[in-house]
Amino acid sequence: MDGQPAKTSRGRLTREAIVDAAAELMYVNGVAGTSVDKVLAASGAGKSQMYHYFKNKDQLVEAVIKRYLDEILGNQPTIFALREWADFEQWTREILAIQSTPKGPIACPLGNLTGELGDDPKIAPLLDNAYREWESHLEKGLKSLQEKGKLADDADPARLAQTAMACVQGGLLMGHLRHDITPIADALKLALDHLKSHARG
Amino acid sequence: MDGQPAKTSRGRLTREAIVDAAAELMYVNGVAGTSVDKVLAASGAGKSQMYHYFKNKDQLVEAVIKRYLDEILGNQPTIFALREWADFEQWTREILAIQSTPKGPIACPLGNLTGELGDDPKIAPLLDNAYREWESHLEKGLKSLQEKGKLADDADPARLAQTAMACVQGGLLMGHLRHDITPIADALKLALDHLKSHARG
DNA sequence: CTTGAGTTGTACTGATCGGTACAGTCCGGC
DNA sequence: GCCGGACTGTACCGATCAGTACAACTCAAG
Repeated sequence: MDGQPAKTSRGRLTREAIVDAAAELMYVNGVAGTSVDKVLAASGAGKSQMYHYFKNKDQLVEAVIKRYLDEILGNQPTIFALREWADFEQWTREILAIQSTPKGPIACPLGNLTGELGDDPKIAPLLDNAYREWESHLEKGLKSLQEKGKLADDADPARLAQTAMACVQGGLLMGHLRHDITPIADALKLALDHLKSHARG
Repeated sequence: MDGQPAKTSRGRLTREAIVDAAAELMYVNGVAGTSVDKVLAASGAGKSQMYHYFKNKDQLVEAVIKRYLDEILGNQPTIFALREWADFEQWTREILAIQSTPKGPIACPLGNLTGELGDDPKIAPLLDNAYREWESHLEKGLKSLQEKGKLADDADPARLAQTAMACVQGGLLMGHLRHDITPIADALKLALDHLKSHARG
């Protein structure tokens, strides 16, 4: 009967608390390892609230993925304004800074779900779209460089962005597992060097 | 009371069937998404058999990880005999060949589990060790090149191997999600070029 | 003050979860 | 043949799973 909305500020708060708790738990324990009951216990909400705002667990996962993407892009402000090569360097510095917390590299929440849900026909497309939006900002920056003649004409911005994303994801995966920033730093440098290897002018 | 062994050929067959089914199911649905009951249904074994050979589900996961590593290395025969730069090229070709199945890129089973279990204190070290063994072969090959003067003296084989692994994992993650070999091919080329950028002689 | 949509608490369902109990069967060595 | 350890089938346990039913509460608008 119910599904998405949240029509009062009180309801919005509840919905947020549920998504918050779910995002945190699913990041640590995975989706299948995070029961609805645990989410509700952690958020202080009741079951009727959860199923008032979400049709089922999958729809909660969907909201969690959106939340992850917002967090990620929010932590990389420069990605929205990539105009020069120096901006790309700044972007990699931002990622490195987020990962240099005392708790050790915190991985990519999207990447964390991808291994588990990469074959789920309902969720995989949502993850793919999230990555594509992420990459689209890199692609846009590369295109603007291309227009200015600072990137080779025969370079493919979408493909370069995809390769950079693969590097970043791999670095985050290994860095998180090993509680070591080195793989992330090296992967970011490699990704950046690869982009810059197509520079012109 | 029970745990590891398998003392008759009949028992070994049963144990193998359980691990087989678990490996397949956990690859597709993740660990938490794969119940012991499903594994037993798929393998045709009974619950008493499972708990005869494995103390609990975690120990089954451990066996599955070992199985994954064996599969992976078995599909990359050249990794055991990396003596020249051409061998590294051959190695990347082997990975690409495995991923070029009609079913589309099949991801890395270890990588698939890492996102889900990267924070599990019991399982994460096992995954880390598996990656380390994988990398150790690359490292060994790089060291032999270094001894021959074909790799810069100041290059760090372990770190280069780690970076290459990050690239490969990222490429497989994105390639699998997108059912596209391109991210894998590009990431492999990038990893290889990075290694070769430290070549000498 | 009343109304009604939005929101919430509590209790419940049937299915499934990981794990155990225990009696039985298989089969090589004596 | 018959003994004993390896193996197997079946039934069961309490806990937890995702999801539902339904009555009660909150609170702004009229």
